[in-house]
Amino acid sequence: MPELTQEQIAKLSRVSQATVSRVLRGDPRVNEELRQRVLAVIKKHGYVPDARAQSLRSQRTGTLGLVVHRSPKQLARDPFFSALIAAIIEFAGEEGYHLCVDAARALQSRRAIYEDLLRTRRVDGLILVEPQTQDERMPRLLEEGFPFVLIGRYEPTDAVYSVDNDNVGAGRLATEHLIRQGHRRIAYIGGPRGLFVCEDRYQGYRKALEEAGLDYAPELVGWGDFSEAHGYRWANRLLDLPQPPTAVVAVDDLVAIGALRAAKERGVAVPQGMAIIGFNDTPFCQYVDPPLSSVAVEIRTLAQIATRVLIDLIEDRQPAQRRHIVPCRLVERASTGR
Amino acid sequence: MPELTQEQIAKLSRVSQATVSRVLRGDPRVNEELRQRVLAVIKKHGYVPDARAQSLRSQRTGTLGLVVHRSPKQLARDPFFSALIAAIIEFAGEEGYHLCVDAARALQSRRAIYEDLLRTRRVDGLILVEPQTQDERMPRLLEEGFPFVLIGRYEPTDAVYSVDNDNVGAGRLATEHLIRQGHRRIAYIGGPRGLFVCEDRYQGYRKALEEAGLDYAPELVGWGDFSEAHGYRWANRLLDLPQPPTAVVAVDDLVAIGALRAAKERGVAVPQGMAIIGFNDTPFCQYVDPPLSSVAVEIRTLAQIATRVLIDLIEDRQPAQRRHIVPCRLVERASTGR
DNA sequence: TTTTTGATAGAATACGTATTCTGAGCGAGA
DNA sequence: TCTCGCTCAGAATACGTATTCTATCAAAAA
Repeated sequence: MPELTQEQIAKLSRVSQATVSRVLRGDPRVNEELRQRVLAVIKKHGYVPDARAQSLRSQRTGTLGLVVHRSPKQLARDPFFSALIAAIIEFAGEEGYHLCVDAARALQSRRAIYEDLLRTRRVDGLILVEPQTQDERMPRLLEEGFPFVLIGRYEPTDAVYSVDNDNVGAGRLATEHLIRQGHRRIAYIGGPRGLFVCEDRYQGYRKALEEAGLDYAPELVGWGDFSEAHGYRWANRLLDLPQPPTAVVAVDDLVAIGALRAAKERGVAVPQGMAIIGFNDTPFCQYVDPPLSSVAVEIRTLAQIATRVLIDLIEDRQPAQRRHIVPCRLVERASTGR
Repeated sequence: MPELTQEQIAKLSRVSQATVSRVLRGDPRVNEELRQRVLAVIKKHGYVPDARAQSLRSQRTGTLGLVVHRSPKQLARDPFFSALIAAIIEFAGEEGYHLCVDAARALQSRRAIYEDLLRTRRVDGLILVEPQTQDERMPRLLEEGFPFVLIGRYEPTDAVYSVDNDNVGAGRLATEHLIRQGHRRIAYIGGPRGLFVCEDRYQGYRKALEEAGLDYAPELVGWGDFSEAHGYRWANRLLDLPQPPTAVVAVDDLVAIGALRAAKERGVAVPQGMAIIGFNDTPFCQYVDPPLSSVAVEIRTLAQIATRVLIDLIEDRQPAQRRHIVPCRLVERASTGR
C-alpha cells in the first residue's frame, strides 16, 4: 500500500500540507518555486487523492446513483436496462462521475436502498427509472432538496426534472408508417391498461388514424401484458375476425413476435398477409424471420439528457427545462415491407 | 437536510458522541439506561450514519467495483453483461455492499479507471471481467495486495482468485447431445482463434468426438468472429461440401443464428436437414424459428461465486479455493430436436 | 523612518465517525 | 482504612483533505 498522503508529500517537499493541497487544487496564491518543488515530489513518488477524505471534506462524492426497481431476473433479460446502464456509465464517466447501481426488488427494500444511498450521502444525486405514480420517494426527495432526475413520467407534480420518450409520437410514427404502406385496417395490441407507455402509444395510434381519416374499430384493439403469449393470443383472435386487419401495431417487440408466430402458424404471410410492427427495436428484431420493423427508443439520448440534467443540478447550474421529451425513430424492416 | 450527526444525537441525549457511537455499534460496555436514552432520541429524530465519514475512519467503503472493458455500445447489446451486472448487484446487495460500475473503453482509459477506483480507495475490492492475458493491471493489483477477483481466465500466474465457465465441458455437452441424437458428422463454427472461450469449447467438441469414436474432419471446423454474418458464411460453405455435416456446433448463439439463416435460405430444414446448437442461451434463442438449442452459461452462479469470494477477501476470510469452474447447462429446443 | 498593503505559507480547524486514552466511581480483598 | 481492580463514560485523537485564520516579510506609501 505505497499510497502517499498530502502530509507525506509535504514533508518530502519541505512545505506544509496546506501548500500541497493548494498546489493540487491549482490555487494561484502559491510561489512558483514551491509549486515546482511539490510537483517534482509528486511526479517522483506519485500521489492520488483519497476519495473518501475528499468527499467527507467537500461534501461531494463524485458518484451518481441509479435505482431501478426490477428484480435482478427481469433486469437481466431486459435489454432496455442494460443499454440504459451502459449509456449512463458512459456519460457520467465523461463528466468525471462514477455510477453506483442498485436494484430495489421489493417495495420494502426500496425504502432501504433509498436510505442507504441518499441519507448516507453515498451519492451526490439520483436517477430514478420508471417511477410509479404512487411513489412515496418523490415527495421526500423534493422536500429534502436532494438532486434527482426521473426517467419516465410523473404526474402529481411538475416540480421534478424528468426525461421521457415521446410515446405518443412513437405510436403515431408506427401507425403512419403502416398507413403510408397502404393499410386501412390496422389493429393495436396493447399492454396493461393504465400504464403510461401503453396508453400513450395507443393515443398516438388513435391520432394517426384520425388524421388519416380512417375509422377507429374497437374490435381491433386489445389489452393485456408485455408477453409473447399475449401477442400470440391476440393475433389469433384478430385473424379470426370476419374482416381481419391487414396490419398490427404491437406495443412491444415481444408482443409483436408473438403475433408473428401466430401469423406464421396460420400460413398468413408477413408482411403480405399481415404487416407487423413493434416498439423498442430490441436487438433480436433483426434475427427473427422476417426481421421485425420497430420504433426505436433513443436510450442513449435518454441517458445523456438525464445524466446532464442531474449533474447540472448537483453542481448548482439551473437546467434549462424540467421536462424533456425524446423523439423516437422508425426502423423499417421486412415485417412491414412491401 | 435534516440529517443529524452523532454529535447532535449526543447533545440531545446528554451523553458524549463516543457513547452514541458505542450504542450504535452495539458495544456492550455501555449502561442500559444511557443506551435506552440514546435509542429513544434516535428513534424520535432519526439517524443515518454518514457513509463518507465511516469509510474514511474505518477504511471500508462498503462498495465493490466492477470494471468491464467494452465500449458502452457493445455493453448495451450484450445480454451477458446486463445479466452479470444484475446478478452482482443482487448478491452484493444481500451482503450489504453497493456496486460501482465502470467501463473502460480504450486501453488508455483503463489505466485511469483503475487509478480512480482503486488508489482513491473508492471501492473495497474489484471484480474484473474477461481480463486479457497481457493485462498490465493484474501484477500491480497482486503486488499491492488489493482484493480482486476475476471472471474469466488468467494464465500467467495462479495466484489470483478467479471464476470461469466450464467451457470445455460446454463444448462437450453440446457435441454429446448431437451425438446422442444420432449425428455422426458434426461441424464446429468457432470464433476468433486464440480466445480462451473459443479454444476451450473447441477442445470439448474434440473430446466428445473422440470419446464417441468419431473421426475428426478438419474441413468441418471454421474460425472467425462472433457475428451472425460469420455463421451465415460458414454454414453456406459447409453446405457446399460434397458431404455436408448433419449438425453444427456454433460457438455463440449469434453465429448459430447466422447458420440458421443460411440453412433456411437454401431450403435445408432445421433440424431434419441440419441440427444447430449455440452457446449462452441468449434471450432471443426462444424467439427464432425454429427455437435454438443452446448451452446456457450460469451467469448468476458466476456472479454469486465472484461476489462471495471478493467479499471474503475484503473481510479477511480466506476463500476456500482460488479457481472456480462453473458447469454449464444444456437447453434443448427444436433446432436439435428429432 | 513609520505605517500600510500585499503576497505568501504555515497553523489550525472542520467534515463525522470509531477507537484509544484517561479518569471517576465503586465494590472487594487485605 | 487503603489499595487493587473493574466498569463505564467522557475526552482526545486519527482518518486525509480543503479552507480559514494568522503570521511573516518585503515593498510601497506616508
